[in-house]
Amino acid sequence: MLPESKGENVEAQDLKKVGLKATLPRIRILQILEDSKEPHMSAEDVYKTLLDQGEDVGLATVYRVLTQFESAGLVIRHNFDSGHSVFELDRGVHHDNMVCMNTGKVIEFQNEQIEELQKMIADEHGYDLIEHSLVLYVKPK
Amino acid sequence: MLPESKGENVEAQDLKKVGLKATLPRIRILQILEDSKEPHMSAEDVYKTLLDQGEDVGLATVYRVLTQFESAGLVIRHNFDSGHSVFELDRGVHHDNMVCMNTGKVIEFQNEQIEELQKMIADEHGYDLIEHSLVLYVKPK
DNA sequence: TTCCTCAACGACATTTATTCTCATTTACCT
DNA sequence: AGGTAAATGAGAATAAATGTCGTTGAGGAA
Repeated sequence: MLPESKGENVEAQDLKKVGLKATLPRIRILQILEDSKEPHMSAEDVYKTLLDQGEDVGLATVYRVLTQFESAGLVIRHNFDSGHSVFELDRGVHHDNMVCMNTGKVIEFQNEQIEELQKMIADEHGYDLIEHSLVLYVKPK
Repeated sequence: MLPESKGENVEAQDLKKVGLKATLPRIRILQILEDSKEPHMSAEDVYKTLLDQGEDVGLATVYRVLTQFESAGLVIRHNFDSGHSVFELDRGVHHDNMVCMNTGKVIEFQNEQIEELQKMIADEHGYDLIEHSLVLYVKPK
């Protein structure tokens, strides 16, 4: 017997923690993001995965849920250069991304020095840094 | 008599320099970008300006021309968080952008140290840095 | 556990940004 | 000036995302 066969699974608890009702579409979408091999998925990607799993969930719901997840801080939305949004589960560890222009591969990295410089620059102009987006577009040597 | 009434104007020369025929839509669009008060314009912005000037240019042409300008290196396309592209005349001096989340104001800045760190990071992962996008989202102190 | 209510949902229409198609026009090389 | 391929305008088509609305279901109340 699976632990989730009765009672609440982890995803349901996570959803309630951020003030969202634990509905089936939300639970499934959260699981898909957790289990995804690629760290970034588009709404279409999530939708196709749901269909593959035999779930009957509308595309509009996928968009709605992902936007709610973003507001709730569960996922981060990225607008790379592709013209559409991709979503990444927020695992709490901040990082920036490097995209290989040949393969499309996304590599995550962290650099505290850059983070500090950014805060400094905002400060010099009389602003507080709320967030930032840094993407490096690279090619193999 | 305006200097451009006969012969070629500066814009026509600039276009030919990058291998584009000096057509009227291209010349006008280039002028609009040069004269623009705001550094970043969307395709719609450019289109409306053309209409205001009484030019008979289609929206499809504006998109085509801006994309050609990007390929030719005349303009830089940005995908901020707005869901649509904005274009900026490439004046040859690289800079990154800071967007005020309250007013929408865009402030340009340069930081050589960040540039160097980026190259270093790409290098450490076995890549060459081709380009990058850094946007700071800020609020007034 | 069953009932009730409002939030959430699925289906699909709609909007917005952008690209495509194709007949017509135009830049520019003789 | 004339020929030709490239560029254009108009509007259809597409893709991403959001809005509408009647139906469903999660979870607190009884």
